[in-house]
Amino acid sequence: MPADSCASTGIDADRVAEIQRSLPSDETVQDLAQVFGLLADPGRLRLIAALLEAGEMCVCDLAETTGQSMSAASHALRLLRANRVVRVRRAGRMAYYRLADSHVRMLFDLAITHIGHGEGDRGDD
Amino acid sequence: MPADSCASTGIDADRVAEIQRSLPSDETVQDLAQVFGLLADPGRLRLIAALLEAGEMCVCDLAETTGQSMSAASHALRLLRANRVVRVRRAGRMAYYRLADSHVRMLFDLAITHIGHGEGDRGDD
DNA sequence: TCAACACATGAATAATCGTTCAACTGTTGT
DNA sequence: ACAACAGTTGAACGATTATTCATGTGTTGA
Repeated sequence: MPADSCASTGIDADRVAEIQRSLPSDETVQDLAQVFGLLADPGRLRLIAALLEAGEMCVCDLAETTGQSMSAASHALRLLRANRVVRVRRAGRMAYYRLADSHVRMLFDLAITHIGHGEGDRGDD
Repeated sequence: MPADSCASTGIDADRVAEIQRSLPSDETVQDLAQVFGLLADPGRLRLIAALLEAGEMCVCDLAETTGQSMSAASHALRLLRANRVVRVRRAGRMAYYRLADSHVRMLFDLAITHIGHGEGDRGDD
């Protein structure tokens, strides 16, 4: 349940309303969350990274490369497929996956280059 | 458990090993997943969007603006704080949050501009 | 000193997500 | 027709995650 604006403070209602208006729509926020969610898993990230490098690979090799079971890889690819991040090409009993032309590709690249790795200290907690 | 390379296919072991070498390290993949995970929630996305617009806001107004309880907002901000996405400035009993200078800001902007909203059809499933 | 306030937090519950297992589809070669 | 294979899938289980509730901390003003 949404809280009321701060009772005694002066800095509230108008500003809140103004900023609220500038926020992306519910639908946009949902979509963003979903896209980011796709990238929030190591297994899926590795699949994407592998495809980024390889161009095209079959499920079995993808599984091996990314260190997961074929079942896990298949489930992951299914998700990525449903969200148009990857595309399949079927040939006989093989299924070759490649990255679809999508923003995810860019997000991944941007993230990986910008996390140069200034790691090591934490804010608090 | 990792699967063996495809038994009969010729396109396996060498290529797999080569691409495996080009994959980001385990640690990098973990970090990436975590950052994307932070952005994979509507509540947190709205907080970030609000701060992107407002520059600085107190928790109460943030909660109101983003449509969540103060407790939920506080928990979310705590997470973002721990991951150096936001920073606090305390003044009396108020806590003013702002975005920390981080890649998340860029990821958000890039994602929001590149999901122009060519939505409407799904791959399969 | 007391009460209202802004915020933080731990614990519990509910919801979501990933992994595995077992079974199933369709293909290839014998 | 049969067996081995590449891949898919559903259901079940375990783990992670979000949300709520109740309480706690420190601050302000009467």
